[in-house]
Amino acid sequence: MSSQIEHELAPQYEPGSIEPEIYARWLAAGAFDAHAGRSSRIGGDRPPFTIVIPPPNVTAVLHMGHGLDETVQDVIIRWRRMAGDEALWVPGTDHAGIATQNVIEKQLAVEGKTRFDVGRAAFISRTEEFVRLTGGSILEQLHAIGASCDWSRTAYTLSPELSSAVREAFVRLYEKGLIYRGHRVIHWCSRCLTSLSDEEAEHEETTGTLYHVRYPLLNADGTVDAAEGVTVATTRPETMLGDVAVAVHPEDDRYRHLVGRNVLLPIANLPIPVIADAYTDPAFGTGVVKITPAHDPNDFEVGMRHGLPMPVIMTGPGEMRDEPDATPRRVPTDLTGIDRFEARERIVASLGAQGLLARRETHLHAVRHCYRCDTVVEPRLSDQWFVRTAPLAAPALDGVRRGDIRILPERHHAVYINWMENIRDWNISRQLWWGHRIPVWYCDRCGGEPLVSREDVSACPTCAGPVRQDEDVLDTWFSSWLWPMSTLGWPDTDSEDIRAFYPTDVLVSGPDILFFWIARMIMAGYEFMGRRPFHTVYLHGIARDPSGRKMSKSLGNGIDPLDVVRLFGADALRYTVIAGMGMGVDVRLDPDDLEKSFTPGRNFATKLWNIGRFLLGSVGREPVAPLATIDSSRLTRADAWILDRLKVAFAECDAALGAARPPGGEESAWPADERFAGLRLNEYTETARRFVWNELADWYVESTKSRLTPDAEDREVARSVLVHVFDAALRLLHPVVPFITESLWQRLPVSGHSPDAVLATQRWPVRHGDHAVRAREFAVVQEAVMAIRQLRADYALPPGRAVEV
RNA sequence: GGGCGAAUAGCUCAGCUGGUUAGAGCGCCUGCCUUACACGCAGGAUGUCGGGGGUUCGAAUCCCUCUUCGCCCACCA
Repeated sequence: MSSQIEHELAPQYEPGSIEPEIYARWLAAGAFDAHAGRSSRIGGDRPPFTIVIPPPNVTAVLHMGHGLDETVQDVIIRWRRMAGDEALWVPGTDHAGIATQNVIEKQLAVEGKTRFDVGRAAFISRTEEFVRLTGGSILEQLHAIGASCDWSRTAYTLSPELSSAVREAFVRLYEKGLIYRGHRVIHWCSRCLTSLSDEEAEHEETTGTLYHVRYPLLNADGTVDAAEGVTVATTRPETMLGDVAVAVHPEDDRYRHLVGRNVLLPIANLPIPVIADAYTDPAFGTGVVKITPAHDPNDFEVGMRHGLPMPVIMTGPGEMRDEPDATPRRVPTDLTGIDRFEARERIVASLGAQGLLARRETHLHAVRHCYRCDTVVEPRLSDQWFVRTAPLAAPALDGVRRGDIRILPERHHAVYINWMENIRDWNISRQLWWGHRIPVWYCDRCGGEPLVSREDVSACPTCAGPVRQDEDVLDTWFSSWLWPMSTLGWPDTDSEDIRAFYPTDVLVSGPDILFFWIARMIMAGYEFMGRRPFHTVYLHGIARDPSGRKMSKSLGNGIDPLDVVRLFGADALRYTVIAGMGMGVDVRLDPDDLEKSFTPGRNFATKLWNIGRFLLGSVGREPVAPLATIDSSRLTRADAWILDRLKVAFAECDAALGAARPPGGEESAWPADERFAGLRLNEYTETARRFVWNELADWYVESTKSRLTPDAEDREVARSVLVHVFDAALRLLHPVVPFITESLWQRLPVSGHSPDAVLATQRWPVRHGDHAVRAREFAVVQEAVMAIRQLRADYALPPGRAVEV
């Protein structure tokens, strides 16, 4: 008897020795390989189901954010794979323009150099080398958490293929008039030395100072009118060197008489006019605004309306300086070359000394910062490339509004709509070196229109003279917005993959890149493919520490998923985050107490392992008879009950997961009742847990023990039911805890498995006969048992002692 | 300034379209090393579902309002 319960399974789940082996087995079995030919879109017999990974930065190191994001995707893709879809999960990385360039620049800084010291070509090859050596290691790390990506399709935004997609997109938009060169005020990072898009310049509440500065009135002869003047309020006094006017509201009686006269711009000592413009709010401050067209987007508009000059008085790195050909000169010698913040102090001091500083007050306002280096962004007039977004936004807006694309959880739907309705043109040029060079060439000899080309241009087609390529590179997001198409072969719309797998299905991400990436992918999908890129956007929560702070490298409160895998296994990590995360809700984990944080997953993994250990030991190695061959009259009440519970569990799991795609077919929108339903992964997981633990283990296994002894009468029936139910349970749980389920499933005593069969590609459980009636009989037994247990506990009877009932 | 979300057991959270004694995990209490599992088993305690008002036969669930947190967006100098 004891030999029967002997087994080779360790008493505790040992992930370290099991998981790598299982992962290798999946790879060897080709379990994650998607085959275009099997897609029903091109004649196959399986509905395709595709997820593209949000490509991590190529230099990234795995953190909990990835752990969470990738686990969600893996659960979904494994579910669909088992449901019989041709499931494809496309992996890849993003070259991450600014982020990666910053990494290399930091390396150079250690050597006391800047990128300008080494030069563009050397800088790029150095970066490429760095990426070659370290890039993609994050994808390797994903193996450890069980990610079932099709690695043969690994993509990279800077690969030759995706680079040509980027050029194609640029040229097409240019030819349609949707990309243009714009001269306007953009956000400028004086540390990264590049322009930024609106999204990349993040607002940050800051307590600053509002300075009230007096600009004396000038008489017609240029002398100062001692009696009068105007006072302007500014938070950035240093920009006054670029002032070309002061504006008052046209209907403001206080200042009406001053319009047309000049005031004296202090420090620069220049006369500037008083103009009337409705932009001015008479109620704010003094009702007088200084106009600095080159360093403020609103002032730029005013400047355009009034035909004012637009002097730039600050350099790229943020030092005060006139442009070389500037007339008149505005930056005094003693301020030239001085950093903008230092200049601010000096100007304020000087104004104070001259009695021109009327007042200073603390002022709470939102200052934009560079999203990559947190430097205060400077509005700056420059020439940049822009995407005209309004025409792209229209279909993207309509698509989401009508349910062509649903956004989960529901509350993000409105956020998307609001953003898309107020979208502004997208600055796509960056003054960086790492990225896709803008495919535009200029001929300085004949100076004609810029040449925008898919192919490199080596000579001017008009005058055969030399050409030079635009120095700038494209915003990193200009390549990632094509990701669902470019990874499948676009612009070749005849490619097998794009026909088989586009549109993709679910896009999983954190809400932080809804605008950066998701909204733009939607625009690109409709623009370039004429169809949605996916039908579902699933936005999950983010990882926070116990005090609610977002986990981040800089705060040092992050968790390395690989530590968790090492300690408790990938399944414990996966179970914990999936079970503990309501849709769109942040998950709290304690980096200082991993054991506590991952207890739910660890406990569940161990429990499942032990159920398997007991079950495999008791049923033995002899293959069981398939349940279908057992006459239903031989089933006990307990058998009927567990089969009924299994059926209910399937139904509840299916309901929680919902429809995998819009039910109306390829081009259909989501019907209202399914619009915001489905993908409730935590409910699915909880249902599966309850079934396996509270029903299968606590009741069925316990009540079946006596039937499993070697000489028990209906041992064969019990073995069949047990193996059948456990097999189904392993399938049900596999998407969440793939390693343990695979490991146990491999050992099930069933005949007919091919030697290389893996659970990962088995079918999601199918429904069975109706056992509800007899199941109710067992429920009566349960009631009785629970009543007895309660009595035992109440009277403190030891479990060993028999009780007469 | 605009928009959104959250407030449910000691902690972290589920409670979908209002309807039997409000749930889970962790923690806590009692008893169990019952040879699958003490990372476990059995039993148990703990909630005027943020405050106030309303709709309804009936509300944690719908409406209004207040309070406290949090998030997103934003060209008021």
